[in-house]
Amino acid sequence: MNRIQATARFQKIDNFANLGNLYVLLIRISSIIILISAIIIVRTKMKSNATQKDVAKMAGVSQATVSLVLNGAGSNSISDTTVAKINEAVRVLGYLPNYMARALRTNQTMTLACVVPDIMNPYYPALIRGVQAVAEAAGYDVITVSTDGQKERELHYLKMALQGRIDGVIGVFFGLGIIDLEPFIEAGIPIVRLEASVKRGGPISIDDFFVDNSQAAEDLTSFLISKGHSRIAMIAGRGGPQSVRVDGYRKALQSKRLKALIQLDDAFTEEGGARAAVKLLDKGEKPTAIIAANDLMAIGVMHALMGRGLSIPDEIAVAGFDDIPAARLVSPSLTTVTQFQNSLGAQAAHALVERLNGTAIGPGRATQQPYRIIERLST
Amino acid sequence: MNRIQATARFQKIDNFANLGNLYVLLIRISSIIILISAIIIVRTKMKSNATQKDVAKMAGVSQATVSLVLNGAGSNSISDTTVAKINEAVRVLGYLPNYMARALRTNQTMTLACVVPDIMNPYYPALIRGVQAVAEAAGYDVITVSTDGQKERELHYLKMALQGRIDGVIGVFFGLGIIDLEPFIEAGIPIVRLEASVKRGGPISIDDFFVDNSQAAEDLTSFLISKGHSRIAMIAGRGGPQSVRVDGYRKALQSKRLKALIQLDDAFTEEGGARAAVKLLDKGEKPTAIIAANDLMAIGVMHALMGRGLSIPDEIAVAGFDDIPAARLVSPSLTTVTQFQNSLGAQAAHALVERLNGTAIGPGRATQQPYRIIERLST
DNA sequence: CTGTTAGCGCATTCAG
DNA sequence: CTGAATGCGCTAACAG
Repeated sequence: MNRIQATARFQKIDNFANLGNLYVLLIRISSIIILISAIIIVRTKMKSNATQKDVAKMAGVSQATVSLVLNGAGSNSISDTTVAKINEAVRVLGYLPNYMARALRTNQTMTLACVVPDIMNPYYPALIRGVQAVAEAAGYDVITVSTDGQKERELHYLKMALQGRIDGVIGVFFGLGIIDLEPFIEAGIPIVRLEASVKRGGPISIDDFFVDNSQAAEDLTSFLISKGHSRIAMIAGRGGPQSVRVDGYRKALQSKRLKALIQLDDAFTEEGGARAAVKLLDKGEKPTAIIAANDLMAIGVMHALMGRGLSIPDEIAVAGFDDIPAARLVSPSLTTVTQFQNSLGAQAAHALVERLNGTAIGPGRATQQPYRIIERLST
Repeated sequence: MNRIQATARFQKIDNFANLGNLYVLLIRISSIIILISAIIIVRTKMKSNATQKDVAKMAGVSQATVSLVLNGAGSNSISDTTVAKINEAVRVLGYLPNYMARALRTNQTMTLACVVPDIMNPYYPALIRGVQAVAEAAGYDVITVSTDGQKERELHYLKMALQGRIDGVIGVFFGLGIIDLEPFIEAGIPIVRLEASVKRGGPISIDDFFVDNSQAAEDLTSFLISKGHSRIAMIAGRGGPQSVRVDGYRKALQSKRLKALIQLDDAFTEEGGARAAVKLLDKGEKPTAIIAANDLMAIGVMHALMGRGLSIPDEIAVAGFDDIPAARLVSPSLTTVTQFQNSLGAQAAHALVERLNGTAIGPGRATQQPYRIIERLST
């Protein structure tokens, strides 16, 4: 078509212009040729690995025999010479099994998904690390994904399992409830959840690992009371594990007949914490201690207080949750509650692997995990 | 066999004992039966998704037609009624394409690997986030992996590509050089590297994104000199981008004829930084400013100095590299050099996607990325 | 002990 | 416009 147009024009225009046209034409053609050849080169190079067939040919045996030897199945039933020949061929050819073909056949991918709300939140890397350690030891690879706590994205990654891309899921789900998860379990996808409040095992075989955040908050509050504080405020975001922590805080105060003083903010970030603290102070409230629903917010609170020239912990003590790495690094260092994320991740992975290899069957198990208050200089 | 043994014993022993044996036998048999049935249940549930064949059957067309419709290929060449019937069947059956089968056929996984030394190091999450954003927009999923900077593990993930598990790799490689990487490029695996020193594009089509860390260190040092410091020490770990930064520091001092004062430690962590700082002080050196090769070490230095009762920045100023989240949070907040990790990751992902879809071909491109000194209260 | 056979689910010619 | 046929690379019976 291009060429026809060009030819048509060719006949109408004078020689000089023709030269220009010809030039343009040549450029076009040659660029197309370059593109095509490049594509050919790329295609030619693409993933050109030796297959079992190649190995079989070189070793002078059938492809099936190669498969048998490589999978070690019936290892006693194949002659040493054959095995040797095959191994040699594998070595020479640099044979690597094609993952997709194997997965298609066996219906196993040997990979797990670790679904977290936000990889940028310093709480999660430690968790992920724990998962990876156990999973890899069991021969599974881990793919880590951030969902921003959006239900839609959480579902996306669960669907990957349904498409046969992953064998199981470990997740911190903000948007999805057990009702949403059930279809996946029904379809045979093992799921392990990490939760922030007490769970009981149910008929659906989802395993839960939970930290009793309500109790933790209660303990932390009681700890502050025991240090002599009586006006203790709480600052929290909305959603996630925050509300559970607020509940615990409330309980502790009630049992001592102290008044709750709660300031919420939309974001559970440093900025959110600072904002809430300012709002609290501006209301004329003058607590002697502030508990923030996570460390990020607690650090924000600290900054806000320092900005007002208030000394920590002398005038106002501050405590948080999560024991993120920065908690140790701020000044004064932050009193907080650790959930042993690393171990939590490891246990979750362990449970998932058990489901996967059939060691564990039956209804869902709920396992409580420990927490601990870490007292530092901010209280 | 078990049964035969039991039967044999049955004849020898008195009735009472026999009862016991029988009991054991029954227990064994029943437990085996339970196990088997459980396995059957599990197997039955396993990934039982509708296939194109099912859809075809329901829609009364052939599997090939289903594939055509679903892939939108020749969308104009299929009757609307057929398309409608197929879509309806897809909906009813909840059909999801089998990822493995598709990947096997097309030789594409639409998955990228993002290989970093340590996901726990706060420098990387932002990078990963950048990669994920771009990759997902282009239809790729990202699998993130930590290598601990070990050559062996870096290779492991590269081999995943050779096995057809991933289409391309974005990586921060500590152990692997271009020589190690070349075979993978030869095999058609696009690789994008993130580097800490100046690179030039080479014949091998590996794309490099680098930040000139030497220049950054030189600038940071000059910045301190301009603030009136003349006795500036540097604390660094061994390996990684650290040595490049030391070089830049040296250069800046030389140009002003100032003496370099370097204290190394094996670990580029907070502890390493604190250790090095103590060693420096114990030597009787009294610098007016200390540059640490990364923020983690810088924070360690700050702690060590505070431990000695030295005030920051009045007696000794401190600066670091990376702008990890904690840099902003410590007191005094830490002056550091940001590398815009998020954007760095995004660009790298963009380049990889270009290679993948053939938009970019030819030799490796090296692209310089910006950095910026962020002045805070520690200097 | 080894080879033959039969798909896994899908994309893609090639005929009708 | 649609269906039949083929094969990606591999595993797993099943025969010899």
